[in-house]
Amino acid sequence: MPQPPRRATILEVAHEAGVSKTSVSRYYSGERERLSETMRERIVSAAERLGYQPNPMARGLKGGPSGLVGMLVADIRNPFSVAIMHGVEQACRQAGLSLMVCNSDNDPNQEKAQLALLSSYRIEGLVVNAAGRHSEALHSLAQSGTPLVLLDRTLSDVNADQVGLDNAAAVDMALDHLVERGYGRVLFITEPPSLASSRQARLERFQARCAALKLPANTLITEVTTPRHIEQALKEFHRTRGPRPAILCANGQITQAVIRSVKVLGLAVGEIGVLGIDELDWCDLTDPGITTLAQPTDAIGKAAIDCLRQRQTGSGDPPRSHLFLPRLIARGSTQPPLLA
Amino acid sequence: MPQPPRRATILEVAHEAGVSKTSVSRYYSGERERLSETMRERIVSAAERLGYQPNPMARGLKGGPSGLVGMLVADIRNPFSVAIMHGVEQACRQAGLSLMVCNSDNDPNQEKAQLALLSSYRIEGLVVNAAGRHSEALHSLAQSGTPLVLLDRTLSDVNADQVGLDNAAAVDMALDHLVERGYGRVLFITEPPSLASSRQARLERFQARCAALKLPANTLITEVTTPRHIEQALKEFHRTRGPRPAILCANGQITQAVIRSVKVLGLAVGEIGVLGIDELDWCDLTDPGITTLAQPTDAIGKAAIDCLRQRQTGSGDPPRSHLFLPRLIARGSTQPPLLA
DNA sequence: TTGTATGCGTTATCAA
DNA sequence: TTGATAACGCATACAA
Repeated sequence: MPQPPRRATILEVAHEAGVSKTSVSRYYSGERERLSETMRERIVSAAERLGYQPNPMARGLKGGPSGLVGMLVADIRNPFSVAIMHGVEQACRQAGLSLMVCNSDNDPNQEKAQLALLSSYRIEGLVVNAAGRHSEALHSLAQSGTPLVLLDRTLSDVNADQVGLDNAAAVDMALDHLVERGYGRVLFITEPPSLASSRQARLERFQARCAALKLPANTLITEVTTPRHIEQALKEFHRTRGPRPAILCANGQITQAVIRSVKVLGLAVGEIGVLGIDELDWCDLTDPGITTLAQPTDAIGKAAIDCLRQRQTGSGDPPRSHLFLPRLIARGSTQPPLLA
Repeated sequence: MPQPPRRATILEVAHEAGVSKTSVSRYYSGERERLSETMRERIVSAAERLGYQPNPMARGLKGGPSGLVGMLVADIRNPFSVAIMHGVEQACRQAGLSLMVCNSDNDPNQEKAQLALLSSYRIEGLVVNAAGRHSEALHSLAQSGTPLVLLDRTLSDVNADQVGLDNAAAVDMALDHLVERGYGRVLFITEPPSLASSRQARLERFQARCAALKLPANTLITEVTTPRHIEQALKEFHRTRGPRPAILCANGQITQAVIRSVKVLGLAVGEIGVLGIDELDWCDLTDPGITTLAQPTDAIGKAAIDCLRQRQTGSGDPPRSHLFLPRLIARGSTQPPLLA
């Protein structure tokens, strides 16, 4: 049995190189400038020989920078979350940071545990993409000095930056597009708007904007896990007499559920308009394609990391909000009326 | 400015409770049994008051169990990877383990860095879902005693368990289904089969099985990023005279690319059969739906964690292989021939 | 049952 | 420019 070959320690490297461990430490702590040429060479070669790599545990214990960024995701199976995550990752790579991702799977207990885990690993910043109401944990984390970035969510009374979609502008773009394509009444379908989340913002803007445009508006608040509700609402909405109808889906999950229900009911997409917030892999594969508002996920991820890095240096600034505009991708699900 | 309130240490708790830090340590190290009733009470209440939580860094430094499992993913945007990850996560939760996920985004350098990061955090096991050929790093990790589980991939000469799809059975099921539905020739489309990966297994079985069945077989090896190749191959395959044609897609990414190309070319899905390995969110939303072989992702994830835990105790056993059968979900893309 | 003392690998403080 | 030494927070062998 090959006994576990311990990883080389800084002491062993120092010994091998014939120098003190302090010097080796300096070499790896970004103080190479202060070392003589010979010293550097001896250290590199010794480290090379022993395959030395600094132990982040010991580093973290001392309180130095960890180079670690945490990300908390509420639902890893949501493609939008994954897209954002990808953006965050790219940004981290460019910044020379490591990213540690935890998924809470929408379980508050799990979320709390993950938060504890991340914070205990001395992360230098946390990107939160979770809808839960774990305010306490986040608060304490923020107060402990960890830079915080909230995605798609605002949290009052906490020193955290916020990055996400300009929900008001997005809803406006959606409604303008629907009107332009000749739809005369709109049903907005959303998951339950939790406190202070972007769902709330979208819903409110929808209602306000429809009122302003004098556009007949309906709203359905439902879970995606209960397709019955959606089918029921669609049936009623479709049956009702009135101008040309369209559905506005508050996010990708809803879009998927709606398309499924529309299929079940045998309704004709396009005739009944469908517009979804969030672009999905398959929006161009259905027949007709689904019109969407695509969020600039890479830019959002990058902005999140930028926020964290700014906080690390000048931390006194008040919380900021970075809002991004979506891009409209028009497809067959919102077609002009047929000239009959 | 509210100065960062350091996290409470074990020493402070001991002080607050009027006991020694050893006792507090015992309390949190699973030796509560050995403490007196009074002792326990004092410790809990003190810890409660100070909001104490053990510092895993310091713990890890000492060499104790970390309760951490790492997972290395090659492409987080692959829905199949996410599905597996979800299964792994559930299993971790049940086992009381924490999961730390790293995505290499198919970048070998990144992959190497992630591996170093994970190993340095004293993970108790690593689940690898990456196609790269970072054998050296994995080898050294395995030899250092860290239990390893390979997903969808075998690696010779390394002490690692393997969990994944029974590729041979899957290909057999696919071909049997296609034949049964009246298809007489098959085009297999796959990404480049890297060494020892499951792609290789599927490809080989496809060719062997088609030969055995005397089924006319074609093969296209392509990247999903170059749809031209797929379109070209589809056009040719469709144009060629012969029995009823079908496409077998080696994985979800290929399925998506194929459906897209089929649409571009204006071919009729179903008339030209399409069967994909891996179930996708939207397979029932296209018209017609896509027939797939769904992998039991939750079971696979659970098996991976089971392997790790077994290794932790009895480590002497030879590497094992856990293979799972897929479930066929028949949809319109593989329909019986029309009676004309 | 409880406490004391030492070491884990690193960085920071100080002295040389 | 370099090196000795004391923390960091915790677990553990050992003593009481």
